[in-house]
Parts: sequence; C-alpha cells; structure tokens
Amino acid sequence: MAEKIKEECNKLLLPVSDALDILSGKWKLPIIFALFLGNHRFRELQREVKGISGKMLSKELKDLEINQLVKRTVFDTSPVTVEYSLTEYGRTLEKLITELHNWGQQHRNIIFR
Amino acid sequence: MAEKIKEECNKLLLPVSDALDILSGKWKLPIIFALFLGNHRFRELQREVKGISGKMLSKELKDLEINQLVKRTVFDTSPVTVEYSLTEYGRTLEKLITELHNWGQQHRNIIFR
DNA sequence: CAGTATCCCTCGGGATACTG
DNA sequence: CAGTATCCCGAGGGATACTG
Repeated sequence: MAEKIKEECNKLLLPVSDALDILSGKWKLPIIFALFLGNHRFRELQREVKGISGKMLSKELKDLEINQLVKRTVFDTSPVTVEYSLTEYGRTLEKLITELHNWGQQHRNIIFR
Repeated sequence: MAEKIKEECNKLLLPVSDALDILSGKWKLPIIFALFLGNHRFRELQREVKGISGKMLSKELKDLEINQLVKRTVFDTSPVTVEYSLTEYGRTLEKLITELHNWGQQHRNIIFR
C-alpha cells in the first residue's frame, strides 16, 4: 500500500523533472528571455546573454531545438546567417515562467524581510 | 529604450531563478516528495531517497530549512531523534509543482509521440 | 541515530584555436 | 558569421571514517 503510493509519486516526479530540466541551469532562462524579446542571430544572443561561451550557447540552443521550443532558420547568405526564434509551442513556457516568478517573488518577500 | 526592457527582464529573472533553485538539482524534488508523504526522520529519508549520501541529505535539508520550507524538530531521546517536516509555507510548493507537472506531462506527450 | 570531516575523483563548462 | 574540437581546471558530490 505504502509502496503503491511511492510508485505513484515516482511517476509524478518524471514530468516535473522534465519541465525543470528545460528551465534550470545557468543559461537556459537568460537565453529564453532573450528569445522572448525577438528573433536573434547566434552572435547577437551571445552578446545578450552575458558571459556565455560559444560552446554553451550552441549546446543549449540545440537542447531547446530538440524540445521543439526553438526554431533554427538558416539563410544562405555569405557568410551564412542563422536565426533562432521561439516556436509557438515555446511560448507556452511563458505561463509556467510566470508561475515561477509569482512564487519566487513572494518568497523573496518572505525571506528578505 | 531597448536597454530599459532588458533591465526589466533581468529583474524578472531573479525571482524565477530563486524558485528554480529551490526545486532543481538531483535531490531536491525527491526529498520534497518524501516529505509530502509525512514527517520523517533523517535515516528514513535517506532510505526513501534512493542513492543519496548523508552529506547531501544534510546539506539539502539545511537549504530547505533556511528557506523556511522545512521544519527540523529534535527530540531528546537517547540517542537523539530528529524529525523533518514541511512547514505550512512549504506546502505552497504543491501548486507550483503541479503546474510544472502539467506542463511536463503534456511536453512528454508532444515529444514521445 | 544524526550528522560532520576528510579524501578523492569525475565531469561540466571556460578559454582558445580552428573550419566551412 | 556560426559553429566544432581540444585542452584543462575547479567545484560538486560520492565513499568512508569518525563524533556526540
């Protein structure tokens, strides 16, 4: 019986972790915020997200792309230019981020008092 | 003007990061879930949260306590026993976790299809 | 039991140089 | 410009032994 409940909880855990994985880490949010402000070239993003290395930016964008949150568009100018933008689906993160913001904001009020 | 917007975003970022910091990492959620199931002694928690070391459990619980999410109660039996439980405030995480679960669940449906 | 202290190793990620 | 490959270091965290 208690075992049954624990199993249920573990099943609950996975989707929550999935959501967290997408948002947590040093760079995810800053990148997502930058993308919320508009479409962006790779270099632009690197400038906007202070301190991020090319390697990390590349990796994080790939992650977001795999999760269908970001769309990568290549223009065959020379040299090539690439644009990243949030997908329609990616924008559904906004609600979630707002919830996090609300909780985080009142938490600040509770802690720094 | 664009600068103004960026500043605003950075201010938005901090509370979101605060909320994420409390939930992300390898052990936070499993511990919180265990605590949702009831009050727990240190050893009990270590058994329930598979694979966690004493050092980590200790550190994470201290974090949660500092954030007023968990209450630590010492009973002067011999040897001492200690109980950890979610505070009333800690339980406000439930709503947030539910939101993360909802997003994560539908994300799984979109990705693993 | 409920932790703390120490040792030790992995590996995430920075810096740099390179390619198409 | 938009990345990839390589090298390298330090912090995070595991294992173990110890204490009140």
